[in-house]
Amino acid sequence: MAYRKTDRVREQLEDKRLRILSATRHLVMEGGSLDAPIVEVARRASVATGTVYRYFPSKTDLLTEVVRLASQHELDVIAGIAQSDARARDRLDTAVSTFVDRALRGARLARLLIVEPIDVGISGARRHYRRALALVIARIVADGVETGEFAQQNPAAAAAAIVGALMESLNDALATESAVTEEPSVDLVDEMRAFCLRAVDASKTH
Amino acid sequence: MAYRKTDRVREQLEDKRLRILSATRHLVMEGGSLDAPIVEVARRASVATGTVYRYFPSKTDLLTEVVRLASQHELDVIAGIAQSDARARDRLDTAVSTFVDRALRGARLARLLIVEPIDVGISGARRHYRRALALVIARIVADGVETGEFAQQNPAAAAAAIVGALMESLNDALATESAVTEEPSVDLVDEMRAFCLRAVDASKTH
Amino acid sequence: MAYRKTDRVREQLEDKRLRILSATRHLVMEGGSLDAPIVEVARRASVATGTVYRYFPSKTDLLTEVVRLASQHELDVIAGIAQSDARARDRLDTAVSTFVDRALRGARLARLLIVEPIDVGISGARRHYRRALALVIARIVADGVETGEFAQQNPAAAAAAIVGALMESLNDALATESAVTEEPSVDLVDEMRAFCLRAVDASKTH
Amino acid sequence: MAYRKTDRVREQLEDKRLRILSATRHLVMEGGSLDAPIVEVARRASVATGTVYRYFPSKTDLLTEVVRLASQHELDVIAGIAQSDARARDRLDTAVSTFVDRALRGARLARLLIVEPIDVGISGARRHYRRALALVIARIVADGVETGEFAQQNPAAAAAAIVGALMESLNDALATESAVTEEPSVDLVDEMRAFCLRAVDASKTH
DNA sequence: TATGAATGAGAGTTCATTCAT
DNA sequence: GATGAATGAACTCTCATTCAT
Repeated sequence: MAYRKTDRVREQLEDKRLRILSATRHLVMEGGSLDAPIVEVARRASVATGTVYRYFPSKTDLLTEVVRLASQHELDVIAGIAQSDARARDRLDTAVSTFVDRALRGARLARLLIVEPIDVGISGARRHYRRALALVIARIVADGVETGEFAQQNPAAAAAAIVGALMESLNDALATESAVTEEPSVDLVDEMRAFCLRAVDASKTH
Repeated sequence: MAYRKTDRVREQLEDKRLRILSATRHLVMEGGSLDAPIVEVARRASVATGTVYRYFPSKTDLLTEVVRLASQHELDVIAGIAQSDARARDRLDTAVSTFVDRALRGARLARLLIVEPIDVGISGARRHYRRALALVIARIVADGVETGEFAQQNPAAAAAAIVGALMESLNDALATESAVTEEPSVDLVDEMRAFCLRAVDASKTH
Repeated sequence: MAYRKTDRVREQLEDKRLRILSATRHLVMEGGSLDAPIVEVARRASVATGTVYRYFPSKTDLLTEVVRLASQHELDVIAGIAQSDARARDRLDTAVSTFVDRALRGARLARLLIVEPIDVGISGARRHYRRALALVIARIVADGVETGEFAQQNPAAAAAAIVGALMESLNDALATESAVTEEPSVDLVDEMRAFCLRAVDASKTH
Repeated sequence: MAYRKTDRVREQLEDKRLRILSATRHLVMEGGSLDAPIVEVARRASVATGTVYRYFPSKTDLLTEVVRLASQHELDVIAGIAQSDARARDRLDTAVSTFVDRALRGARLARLLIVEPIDVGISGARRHYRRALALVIARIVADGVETGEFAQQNPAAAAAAIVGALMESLNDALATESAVTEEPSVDLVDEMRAFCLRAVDASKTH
């Protein structure tokens, strides 16, 4: 009996936490900026304003967590690709096309992570995401350099540049509201693939 | 007499406008965020708060103009390089190294345009800057593709990716406060030059 | 014309400042504690909440000023007595009886300065008042010791004790709401006069 | 069996009540103000917040009880002195020096009862303490007046004044943080003894 | 009886914008 | 055209108290 009660309580707590996160995410997407009044977050999540502060020490922490969660999923996907046994060239190819494709499909959420204006306190979370992404890419580049598939280069620098290239391209594509509804552009995906492969000089494997 | 007075009035007007812009730019640089209280802007510019609204319809417009002006200067420099008679490869090389070098040297201002968190209303101005920069780069890429120096590619897409790559690399470099005071990193400049030249496949000219 | 306008503006400003102070004083007296919501202060003073902050940097500053103004007046009266040419014994006698008498007559205001619970930020202002009062009394005591009217003693310590004795006696007298409306007690005044004169051993002058 | 259980329950209850009071006292001393968040009190006492409300109807009641208990102890000591068989003069002398000395030694707790800013609801408890102290002193003064050791005077009024004198002197002494750590000032004790003895005109016994 | 998560009113403060002078 | 005092809605965050479990 007792543990059931505990379980139920735990579920409700988790539920509330999730509802707050969800409400924030939706508000942020609607509002078009990585910000939302706590009072409105609470209203949407059907909790009192004080309750929000039981789960998140401050507004900044709440928004940071929203960014973190959204980022982590994308990151996991790309990291999975990076760890495969394939050749570096193919891994980079797949990683880039997957990332761009997913961003274009889940446009509104991607916007949060990539494009939208951002509050000072949260910018760290976004930077962290970009760096984590760059780290994954850098692994692939380093492998490629080692196997001779890619040209000699600083993998960390190249990875950062690739991330930037992807983000900026998506930035353009996502900036128009139309992008949210329409089909992703095949051209953009292909252009990015080719750009990134050339940038690391993947031609060496021919 | 009359026109003189008119002229003087016009000068004073222009003077006030410039003082407001200058005050804003300084405040923004000091504050480290693309924002500044209008009351403080007015105080620094030695005008009344209401006067700020005679020259700029809203705070957002004022900040947008600050970004626009700061961007335009950088843009002019790069555009000058793009319009020279040199080969596309050399122009791209010079443009990239100049841009990165200038950003690293004028770190605090570059930060405004590239790195810092940004208010919703102003993000458009920054995006405009990036696009204008991409347009200039696209011209070089298009020339290179035409002359056969570069691989076949969509110049607009490549240019956007290059701009993103530059921004992200600078982002990392400028994120640390040290960057503001220290000498620019030669390594970063060289890495970026090599990355961008590879990305357009400038090897064809060898 | 211009100076008239300036004058009128200045008058209105002063007026508003006074209205804010007055509203605060009344709220504090009604509320029975040295505190008042800024929103309510503003409402009573017929100004916007933000306007209060134009005149006082913070709520604490506002309340401190209320205490300071109320204190200063009482202080001036006692200081005037202390500076007269009379013998120390007579000056102390007059100072004590005047202070107690005034406090009992202006009971509600005296309460602010002496009795009522107090916020942390404002307690400094009250302490300052008590110390200033003690300084004035100490002057009299020192004179009396010098002329041999009073016993040898530390004037500062004696003055602090006298101030405490007065405050505590008033505390009792003012603590009951009845005191606010009724006539001041002649007995209390006389008791305090006698107590204080004995305490400095004014008997020496006989 | 049954009564044992009842006893144990009663002990636990009492234990909880004491733990809550103790936790509050410690928090108050640490915090330096006669206030403490109920949530924190509960945490320190290892009970739930709701439990605090089983033992004390409100926060004010809890804090009042803390003040009452702390006061009572001091009061008992002074009352013990007042009830001795010694002459009034000696009892007053001992009472005053004991009170001041104890306050200076147990500075942090004394501060609570004498000096610190106070919430509206609790001020009654402090006033009660002062009055009880005055009552004890008044007994001594009345005795002294009766035996002719002291001058004719209203014992209640004199006692209140003495309490005020003591409090104010301590107020000054305790207001500085240094007082908490340093040795008590012998001078202050002596000055207060002399002041109070003069004030009741204890010279008559010579 | 004990729990402690939830409540929600209320706090002080800021600042873009307006408009009477 | 210039002034700058005034506006007041909006913000985040706190915490005494309640009550379902």
